[in-house]
This record gives sequence, structure tokens and C-alpha cells, in this order.
Amino acid sequence: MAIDRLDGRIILLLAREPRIGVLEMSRRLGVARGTAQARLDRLQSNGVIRGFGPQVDPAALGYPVTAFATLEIRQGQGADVRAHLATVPEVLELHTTTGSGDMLCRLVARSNADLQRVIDRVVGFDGIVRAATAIVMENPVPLRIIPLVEQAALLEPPGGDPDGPD
Amino acid sequence: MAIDRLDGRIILLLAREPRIGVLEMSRRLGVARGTAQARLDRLQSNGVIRGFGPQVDPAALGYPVTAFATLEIRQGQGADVRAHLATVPEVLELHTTTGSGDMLCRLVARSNADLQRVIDRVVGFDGIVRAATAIVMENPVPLRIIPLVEQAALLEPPGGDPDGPD
DNA sequence: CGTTCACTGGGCAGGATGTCCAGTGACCTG
DNA sequence: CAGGTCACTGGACATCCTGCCCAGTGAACG
Repeated sequence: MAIDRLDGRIILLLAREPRIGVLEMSRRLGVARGTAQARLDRLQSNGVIRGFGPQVDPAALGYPVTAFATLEIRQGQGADVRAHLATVPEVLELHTTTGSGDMLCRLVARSNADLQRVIDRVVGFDGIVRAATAIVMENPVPLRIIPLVEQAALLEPPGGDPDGPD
Repeated sequence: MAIDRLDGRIILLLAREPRIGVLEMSRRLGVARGTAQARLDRLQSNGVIRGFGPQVDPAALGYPVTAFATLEIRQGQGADVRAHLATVPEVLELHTTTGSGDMLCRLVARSNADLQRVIDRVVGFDGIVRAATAIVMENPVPLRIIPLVEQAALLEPPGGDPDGPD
């Protein structure tokens, strides 16, 4: 479950050069190919690395506007609302949060005007009592995981690999 | 900029089987290898596909708690706050939103107790006037892009490739 | 009509992958 | 302390993919 330094270096390497092969990876890490292979397999079956899906930029698809909507849900309507939101392509993400009947969802739209349409579609559903929307203006810290990985790799294990990071 | 059906199918294929090669891809798509190669290159230099970084699960790293914090920032302190938050590994994402001096950030922590530590570290900074935190309980719709890609691929172009999706 | 562009289909050398294997050292356990 | 387990090494092999090149075709456009 916990990752050691070698695992951490593998993840960092993959984050920097995702298309790298196992052989090249083993060379950079200074370990045998089989080791790199095994570690990578383990990281994936562990669920630490969920996959290598393409990271698609909504803006490049024509959806440059991002917003977060806080939704207040009528008691007992949660499941219906979830199902409804799942059908809206512009809903990229949905969380239920503390605060009874509260949800938070990430939306994208083609423009500010289009955002109105998306919001109408999102909140135009019976179980939703109230909605508050915040439009994203800047994204100073894009979704990242590297710092966490580094911390986890240093925190958890005793050793794992002797020499410093590549 | 806009993507056509072939582009859409490429992205869907990559999302389903990220480790697929260009050759196999061209076979599935029913096009020549050079075509698949060229399309993929274009998607990447377009910025539609930003990369293929490993998708790391914070929970599997030992950070199973996710929360969203809304921060109110003192006027003129924005840059300082951004810089401060960027140094906190548990801050996975940061947005500035509408509402003067408002920010929204995504946090992770090792436990609810640990979340307190993280929040303290996050808000323990001068420019932050107020903070409201919502802990994530469920994630009915994990971050996704496929539905948007499908919509974009069908919306934008006339044609792009004759036969239906694989 | 000529040019440009995207796509096809083919070929080639170099390199990577998947898959074995035997040997070694660390660690745990009876 | 002996035996077993486990992770890692270093090497081997056939197969497959990659990057790169090329000639030819068909459609769109000026």
C-alpha cells in the first residue's frame, strides 16, 4: 500500500515522460528491467496508478469556461440528482459533501452565455433546492499529484533505494 | 482546434486502453498507421491531449480524505496566498473564482484528524480572511472527460470518418 | 490545370516488449 | 541455524512495434 522511494521515482519519471518504456525506465532508475516491470505492475494492481489515460483539455475542445456549482438537494432525492447530473456531459465531476444534501460539481461551458444553458440544465431538476455557482477565473495550481507523491515516498518507508533521485 | 469523429475515436480508444500502440490503434480505427500517427501528433500539439501522465490515486497513497475549501482573500494578497498554497503538497488544485478575493482549493489528508492539520497549514497565512471547508463523502462522478469528447466530436465537424465507432 | 493536403500501403533497421531462467542476498520462522 | 519466501539481478530469445522514408491517389482550392 505505502510506496517507497523507488516507487516514488517511478511515478515522477512517468509524470515527466509518460511515453517512456520500461527498459528506458529501468536504465534511468539504475535497476534491472524486471524490477522496474514488477514495480510498475504492482503500482497498477495496488491502485496507486489508476491508469495512463490521455489528459484532455476541455478548453482545447471548445469549453474554455469552468465553474463550480454548490447544490442543495432535497432529502431523499440524492440518487435521482446523481443520475441526472451523470447524464450531462458538461458535468466533469460530482461530489457529495458534508452539509446535509449538499453536492459540489465541476462544470465546463463554451462561453459565459453557454454556462447559463448548462446551469439551467443542471439545476432544472426536481430534487435541487438551490444552487450557487462560482466561475473560475484563474487556475494558479492545476490538478497535481507530484508533491504528494514526493511526500508519501519520503514519509512512509525506511529506504527503498539507496541512491538519490535520478 | 475542433475535433472530428476520428479524433474522438482516438481519444476514446486511448481512454479505454491507454497503453495501446499506434499500430494497434490504426488497426482498430481502420486507417493507415501514418494517419493515426499524424492525428495523434496533431492532437498533442493542438493541446487537446495534454499528455499521458499516470493517474495517481491519493487514497492509495494514504490520503483517503478529500475536501474543498473556499477561501476569502484580503485584497492585494492574492499572489502571496497562491504562492503559499502552492507549497502545500496536500493542496491538489487551486482556482480563483468570481467573488472578489475568493479561491477554491481541493485538499487531501490522511484522516479527518489530519485534515485539521492541513487546514491549519492552509489558512495559517496572513492574507486569508476566512475559510469554509466541505469534506467530500462520496464521489458519484469521478473526474471524466469522455462524455464531453463524444459531444465535441459529434457536434463540431461534418464527417471526419464514415464508419461508426469501433 | 497545377498545387496542396491528407491519407494509403509498403519497406527497413533498430529497439522494445513479453517471457523465460538461474543465481544472490535479505528477511522471517520453526 | 536451516529452510523457505521474496525481491532483485543479469542474461537470453522470438516477436512485435517504432521512427523514418517513399511513391501514389483522391479531394479541395485558387
